[in-house]
Amino acid sequence: MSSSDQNLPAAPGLTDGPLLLIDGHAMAFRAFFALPPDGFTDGRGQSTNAVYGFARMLINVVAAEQPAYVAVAFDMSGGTFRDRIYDQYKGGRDETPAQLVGQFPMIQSMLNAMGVTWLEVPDFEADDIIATLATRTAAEGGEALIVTSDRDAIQLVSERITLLQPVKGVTEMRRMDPAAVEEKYQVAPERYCDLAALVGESADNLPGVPGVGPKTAAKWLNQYGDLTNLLAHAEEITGKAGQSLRDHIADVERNRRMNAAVLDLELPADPAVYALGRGDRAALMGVFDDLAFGPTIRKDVPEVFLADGEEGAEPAAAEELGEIISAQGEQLARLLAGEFAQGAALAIDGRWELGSGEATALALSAEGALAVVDLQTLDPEGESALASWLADAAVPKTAHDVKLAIHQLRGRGLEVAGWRTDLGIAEFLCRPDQRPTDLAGLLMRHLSEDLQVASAASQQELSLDSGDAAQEELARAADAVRRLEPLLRADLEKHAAASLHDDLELPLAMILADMEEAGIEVDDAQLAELDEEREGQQRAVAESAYAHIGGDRINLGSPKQLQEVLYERLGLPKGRRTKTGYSTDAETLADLFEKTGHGFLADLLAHRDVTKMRQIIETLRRFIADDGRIHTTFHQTIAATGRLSSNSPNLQNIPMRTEEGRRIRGAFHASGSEQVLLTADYSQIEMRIMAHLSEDEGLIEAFRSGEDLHNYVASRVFDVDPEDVGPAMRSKTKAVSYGLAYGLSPFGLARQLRISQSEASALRDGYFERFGGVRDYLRESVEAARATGYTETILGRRRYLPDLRSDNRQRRENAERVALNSPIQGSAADIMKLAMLRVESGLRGAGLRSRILLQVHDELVLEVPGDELEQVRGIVVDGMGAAHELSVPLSVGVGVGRTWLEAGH
DNA sequence: TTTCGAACGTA
DNA sequence: CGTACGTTCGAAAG
Repeated sequence: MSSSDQNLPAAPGLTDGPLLLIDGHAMAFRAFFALPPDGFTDGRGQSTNAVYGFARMLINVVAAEQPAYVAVAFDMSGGTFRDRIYDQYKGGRDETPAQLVGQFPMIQSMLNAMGVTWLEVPDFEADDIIATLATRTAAEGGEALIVTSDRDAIQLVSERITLLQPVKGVTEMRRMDPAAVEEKYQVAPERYCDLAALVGESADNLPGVPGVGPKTAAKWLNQYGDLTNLLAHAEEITGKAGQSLRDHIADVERNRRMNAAVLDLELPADPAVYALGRGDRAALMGVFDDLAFGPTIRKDVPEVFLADGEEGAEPAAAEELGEIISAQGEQLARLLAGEFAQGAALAIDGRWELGSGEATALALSAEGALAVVDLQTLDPEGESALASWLADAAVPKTAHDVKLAIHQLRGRGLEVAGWRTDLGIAEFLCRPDQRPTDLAGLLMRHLSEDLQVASAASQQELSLDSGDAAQEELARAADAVRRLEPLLRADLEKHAAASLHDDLELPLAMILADMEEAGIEVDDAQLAELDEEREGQQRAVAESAYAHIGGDRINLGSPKQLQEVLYERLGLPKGRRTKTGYSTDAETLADLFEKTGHGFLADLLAHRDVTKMRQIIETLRRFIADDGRIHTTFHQTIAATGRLSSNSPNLQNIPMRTEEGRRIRGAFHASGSEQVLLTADYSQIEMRIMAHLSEDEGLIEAFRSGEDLHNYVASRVFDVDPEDVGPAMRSKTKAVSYGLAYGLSPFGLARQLRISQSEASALRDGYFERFGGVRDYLRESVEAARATGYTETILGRRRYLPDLRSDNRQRRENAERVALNSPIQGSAADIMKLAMLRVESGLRGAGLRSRILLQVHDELVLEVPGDELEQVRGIVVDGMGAAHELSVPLSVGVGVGRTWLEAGH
């Protein structure tokens, strides 16, 4: 014990606020690695980055969690009892960096000045101190908060003990309560030690049962209750994993002894020892002077640390918010009919997974009222009032992510109408090149600093009678949404994007929600078969590759090892350079093969192909849900041009180019024997937009003529009759056409067509001679963007490109290519989105059951009952064809079939 | 454990 | 040294 008297009298439980427990070693390590060591020094060459990061963490957590008591626990050097049980304990761990070692005493003197008690006990770890204090507090009826990155603390989580795990740096924390632990590990917190004993802990150098991961371990524990009972029945467990368990029982038992926290250390019991408010401002400033800390952190030290009791200045603009109402029944009905009758900002809690997830709590914020509804205990009166309020289209609602809100509430059986603003979409339309922002990020960006301080202060005053921290947080989120909405609406006006939000993106979000919920059916058995077929092929081609290089079994997937073999061992001529060495991409390998004919290269390329295919197949299989369908997620706020993106899994990059790859599309099919898939795609939409925007008469005529576009253009460029255009002419012309839309350079064109740069220049010049309107448009559009600062699509979607005026040539030219491409790609995206609205309303208006399943940039995939086919074909062709009037017609191709492959073109 | 770059699938 | 994405892997950071 270092800082406190052992013999204090026992005292009542800690009831005035939670006890905050911090693992000093773990957090100092994190702080050390999160901040650059040379960015923080005390002027004498001693690093202070860990001290600074630790202080920031402590200040933030105290401000956010408002604990009444704090203790920081440290490990002591010289080992612990655990080292005597297992001599490899924590073996293989890197030494503590020298620059960090010296910072521990600095952290401890800082804590002394702050009046924060810190503890260390010989022979025990910080974990044990924390475990003892946390469980004791909980037993006495108090609450504890633990801050550590050490997973051993998970076992302590309970109704009264919450774990805050740093997720990024030292200030972003993940809140782990019993539900969160169960969600993440599939076992209750008290079973976590059992799970860890089976799986092992690499950070502590404790090996687990080989072949047993968290999934298997959780399955066993849920089947047998706990580890003791599982080991008693080890003989019953079948399969490889069962045998492995029997072979490693001794390890498991050792692990279990090692990872059990010690709960009975002798530590001071008097709450006064841990109470905040004993700091000395002068001493602390002295310590900060010594550390050469700047003014920011001094200003941020909460008064609650300090003993001198000076009142901090009241924030001037603090808005009076009143309390958070936890509303049910009659009270909820009254609020909905009163304070919330004119609309509200919504925030929703609860995980969402299709089929299983649902909203568990809903917070509503309007001027003058802030309420939280527990959706798990909602009574019938509250339920019906809420359901009709949500479904009332005349009551405007706002959320940070409307599509997610729709899913969450739908999972709970609630439908919403009357969405007014999606903050995420609004933010994206105004700043499409910014990364998508969470609520905290939006607050940072949109509230002035004064207002943020006021907001933080007033939010600290908010509290819920029940004291439920998660619900309080939710209420604050709803309140943040409410404050942000007018600011983002103003922003939408400023960026001329209100109509894009209201009439395009927000209605589209509803459609995307339906598409995601629908999913697309996939034949798992067929994918399994495809995968198996390739397994042998993959092995054979790998063996053959190894044979070509003397049998050395290198990792064919490692560019580094490949470089060594290709360019060192085999001495092949080096090609293109990458940042980290020489390229081994397919193009380079193919060139090399042409030059040398080395069999290894052909095998390697074949291995790449088959590996990639298997990878895609296996990824898809993992995403097949219980309903036999894959439910991707579409994002509206990722691609700066306005395209959608798709992930989990990405269904916008399913192979199409090769025969082998296309077979994967054959596994996607309509469900039931009476339905078919219908695909509809725009043909050459980007070139049509180019024709429209450039008003080039030749290009417009090319589309009006109805001839093959590239053939027609080639005949003009090369000045020959259309029937005399050869395949080489056509493909060169096609490359130039598409290159133009991407901001082509003679260099890039030359490389792609494998011609000389001067030939490429000549080709482009010839093109521009015949299609001068295109040249003028491209030149003018970049200049216009340089003048205004942004490019624009046909619907007025903007993309800001400050780099167009950069002095750095590389950056400027990059921005110029983006400026050439964005209006074209973005306008195509706009048109497709308009088409989706038309198609959806056409289907609904006709009362059809057909539905849109996927969008792949210029293609829609629909699932159609056979008897609706002709009607749907008409709706889709019309809807897409008439989505937006251009000076050339929009041409739509349609295919129908049982599978995506058959329906494709 | 988390992040980065290379590679490669789509439009 | 053409645009826009997402996923995977291995290697290198932390």
